[in-house]
Amino acid sequence: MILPAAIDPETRLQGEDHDALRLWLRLFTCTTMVERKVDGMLKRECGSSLPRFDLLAQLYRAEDGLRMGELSERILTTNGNVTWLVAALEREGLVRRRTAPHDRRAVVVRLTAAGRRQFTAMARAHEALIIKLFAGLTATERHSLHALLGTAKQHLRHLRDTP
Amino acid sequence: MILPAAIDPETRLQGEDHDALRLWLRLFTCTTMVERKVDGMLKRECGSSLPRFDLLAQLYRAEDGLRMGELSERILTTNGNVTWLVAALEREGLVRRRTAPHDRRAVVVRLTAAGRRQFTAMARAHEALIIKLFAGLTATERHSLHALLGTAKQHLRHLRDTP
DNA sequence: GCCATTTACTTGATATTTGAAATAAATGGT
DNA sequence: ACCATTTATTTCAAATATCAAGTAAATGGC
Repeated sequence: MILPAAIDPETRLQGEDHDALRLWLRLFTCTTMVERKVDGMLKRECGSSLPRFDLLAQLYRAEDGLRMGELSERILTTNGNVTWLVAALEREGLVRRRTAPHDRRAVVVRLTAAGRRQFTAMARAHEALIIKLFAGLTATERHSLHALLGTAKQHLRHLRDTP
Repeated sequence: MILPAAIDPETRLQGEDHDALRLWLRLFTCTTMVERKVDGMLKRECGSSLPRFDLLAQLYRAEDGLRMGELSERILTTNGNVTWLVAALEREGLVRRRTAPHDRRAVVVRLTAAGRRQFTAMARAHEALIIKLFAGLTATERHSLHALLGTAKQHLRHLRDTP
């Protein structure tokens, strides 16, 4: 059975393009498709967004809170962006900012009780959606994919640390 | 050899989380890492950006140009964003907008000669970087990864077309 | 203890993205 | 031909993101 060609970023590929290029375009396409679905759901169902959810998720695991710098590393964004996001979430009462114990330059962010509640609700909807979105793969395939991406990620990290 | 745990979006995972969730976080992490490197390079070396490059790439393959709507489908973004991007690229002299032949609502966008030149230069740098970024995988691994993502993508597309 | 440097953030100006509402032009009955 | 509906884009306001300073507080030598 011939599938109709999909119209998306991969459309621009040509016969002679390198392996890695094809791989990258497909990776980008898949991620963007999932990202948009997740972000859309979080907006519609929870009045939040993917960037906010990501930030809350990091804090949820950090009993003692995280510094701004740690947060920006973890959610792969800039310092300025984290300052902005945290300020917004603070206005919404979901997180709280304090000066760090022994370093008056640093700021520690924590989830409030409300933030914890909000996050738990979102996390449930989020997980359900993700499971549905990746249901096209068998558990074995998901494992292989996870492993292969692990190799890719290790190389990327290596490049970052030794440029 | 034990590797130090990486600090990134995956950091928030816990033991009992679902397969699909781990997979998604890793996918997201890898894609974002590559995205930032590529975007950074295009900005530094070419005074452009990844979204601009993506748009130009689509036009490069389309001898007869593309409509705004086709463009937004292909680069997986909103209409409004394409309007904005095309306007910017037009100011820079890289693309040209025309009303479509038989439909005065529609607009056809084409690369200018300058756009074609710009794109070719960027494409060279882009491909070289992508090859480097995915060099941690063997050709076989890149193929498997590509194939697995193909399965995932097919399911995602299926979900989109039949909600 | 003092200064140069580094570190941790915040700010402000811009750039980009999204989503919803507004426009304008085609289309399909009637 | 006329009207309701659909289609193709643009516009506008709000949400995010980036980058380049600017500020304040630690740190390491001397």
